[in-house]
Amino acid sequence: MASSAAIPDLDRLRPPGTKRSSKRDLIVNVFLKQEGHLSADDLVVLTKREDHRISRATVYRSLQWMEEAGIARKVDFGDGRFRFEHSYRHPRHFHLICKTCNRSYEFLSSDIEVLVEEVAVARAFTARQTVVQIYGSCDACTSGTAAEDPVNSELLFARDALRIAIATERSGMEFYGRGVKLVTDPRAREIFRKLATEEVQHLKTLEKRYQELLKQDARLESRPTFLFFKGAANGLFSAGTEQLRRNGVDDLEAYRIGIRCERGSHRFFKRYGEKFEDSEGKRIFLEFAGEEREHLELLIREYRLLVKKHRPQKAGKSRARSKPRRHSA
Amino acid sequence: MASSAAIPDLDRLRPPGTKRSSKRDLIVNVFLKQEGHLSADDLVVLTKREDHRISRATVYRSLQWMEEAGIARKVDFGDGRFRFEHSYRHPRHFHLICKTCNRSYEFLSSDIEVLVEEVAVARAFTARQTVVQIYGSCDACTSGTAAEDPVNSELLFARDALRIAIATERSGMEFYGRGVKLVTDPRAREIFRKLATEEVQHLKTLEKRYQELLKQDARLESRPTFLFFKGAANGLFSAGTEQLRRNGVDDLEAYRIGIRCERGSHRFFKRYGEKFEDSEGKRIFLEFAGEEREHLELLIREYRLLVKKHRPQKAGKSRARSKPRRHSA
DNA sequence: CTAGGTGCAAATAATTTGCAGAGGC
DNA sequence: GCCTCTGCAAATTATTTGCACCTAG
Repeated sequence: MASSAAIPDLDRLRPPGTKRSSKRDLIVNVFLKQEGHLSADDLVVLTKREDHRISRATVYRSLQWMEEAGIARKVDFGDGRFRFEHSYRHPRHFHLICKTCNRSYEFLSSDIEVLVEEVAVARAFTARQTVVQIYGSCDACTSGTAAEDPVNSELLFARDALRIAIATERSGMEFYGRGVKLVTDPRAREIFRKLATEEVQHLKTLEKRYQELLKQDARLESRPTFLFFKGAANGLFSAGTEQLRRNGVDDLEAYRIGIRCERGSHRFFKRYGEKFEDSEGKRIFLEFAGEEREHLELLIREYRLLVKKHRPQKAGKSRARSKPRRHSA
Repeated sequence: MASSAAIPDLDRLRPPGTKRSSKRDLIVNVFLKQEGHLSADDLVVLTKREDHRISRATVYRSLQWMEEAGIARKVDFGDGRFRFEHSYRHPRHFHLICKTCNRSYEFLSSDIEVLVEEVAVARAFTARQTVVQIYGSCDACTSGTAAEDPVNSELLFARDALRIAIATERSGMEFYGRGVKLVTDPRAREIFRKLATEEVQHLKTLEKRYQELLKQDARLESRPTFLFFKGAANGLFSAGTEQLRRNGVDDLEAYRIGIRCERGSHRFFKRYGEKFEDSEGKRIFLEFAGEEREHLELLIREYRLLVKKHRPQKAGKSRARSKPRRHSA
């Protein structure tokens, strides 16, 4: 199962001051043809199969080179030797490591990343890299069923990014749809209507894209979650819609809720989009972040206008809070 | 800074079929006198200082023995050699690892543990152990200030357990206090009053205990958070109190909110309490879990009585939900 | 032509092991 | 006395390095 058998712009990745060589090319290709996490020795064996005159030292040296080039990532599963996994077009992730069959599975959790960041801040620690490894026994080993062969995490990431984007779009649609019925100011109603129809448009585009993604690998749809993000699972606007449902939400409050939702989703998509290497998932996130930002700006503009209209005496930015903030312990 | 210089019941821990030996006793004592994470070589050096005739192999063998005995825990910081940390009366934890000074710092996050469990469930993975390591640069190295010497994590854990318990007690007090004013049924009012005064009593006990803990190590109060648990940071009843504040809460609903809070805190304290080795923190958690359970049972009993009183026609357990449940994606 | 790249064998580094003697129960 | 513990030296494992030769740019 070749995952990303060839790298189109490999020359671009070549670390400065290094030359090309047929041996290393072979080793790199053998590595790229594999999936999952190989030890240096695995790679030696695989390479020797193609050309037995390649020495162990060269494989080690090529592995270092690939790390520098951003093709390979060194991971430590605590068994006394390092493994290497693809890092080109392969999202950062965490690991589930089965001690029975020694297979490892990848996942990513934005929720965990957020908490890790909070811990780092609380401890005044500048985090550069986080390792999360769950050791235990995998489904296949526990239940005795056959293990599914792995699907490229890059695709799974794109799938989950799209699912989140779609859920957000859907909840956004619902939010603005409800907003239209709720707000009283005619201009505000117009704005909400505009945003609602925009969400419908986006939703269609995203769903088409999702269908196209599925064509790349039919197994994609049935695989378990790769990207865990509770907050976005139901769409980032569902909390907002919930708030609209409550009584006593006036136009300004509706705007504020919208602003909060758009800001939250803009931040989420931007932040995660930026973290990743070039990938479909990254593109989805960043495009989405852009859209949310536009909405956000529009909402803020309109909110300010409406504030002025209601109390033209005060031009300053007096921010009204809907709820008092809580302090963390 | 001896952390737990001697282990009272070391004989109890001795793995079966092993004999006592003066050499190993010495190595174990040297290990226990240290704080933090030592490499095998560190321990060799330290041991040779006491008795230079002790060989490297014996130190390695003793380290294995200590692991089996539950005195030492092997940790891998990815630099090609294992470290060992105390595991007797030392809570499981995660690590912040400074790549500049090679010091490491401990923390625990129930929040992260919960998420990790959710990931494991979603992937049908049976988790046995979780490693969370944040690599980067510590406060001392980044800001150039002197590093504080480490405080025993067992004590920090107890401190944070107590702080959480106190916060929960406080919020519980507030909850029942508000409940007394709110409920209309005389018996319900009596129950809420009883619980409110109980919380006040517990609070006093806990605060005394907290003061006693501080006496053990004066630096304890000023150290940063060891145990991160957002949900409990403001007390597990604060969400409930918030709900009481809203209009339209009748007696039954007040009971239901109370039940939800008590159940949540019971679960939290029980679950975390059970996970730990014998320790002050564990005891605090388990005692607390017991108290919450009693309250929980009382509330459930009273709730059922009140339900019967209101609609005596239906005796079955018709569970009313205050809100529809959300589905996760 | 010159700075990499490569193979081989030797070096390193952390940890383990075989073996013969010492010591606990 | 038997079984475990210990020291020493040798073995093991993963990885790196020195050096002479090869090859790309």
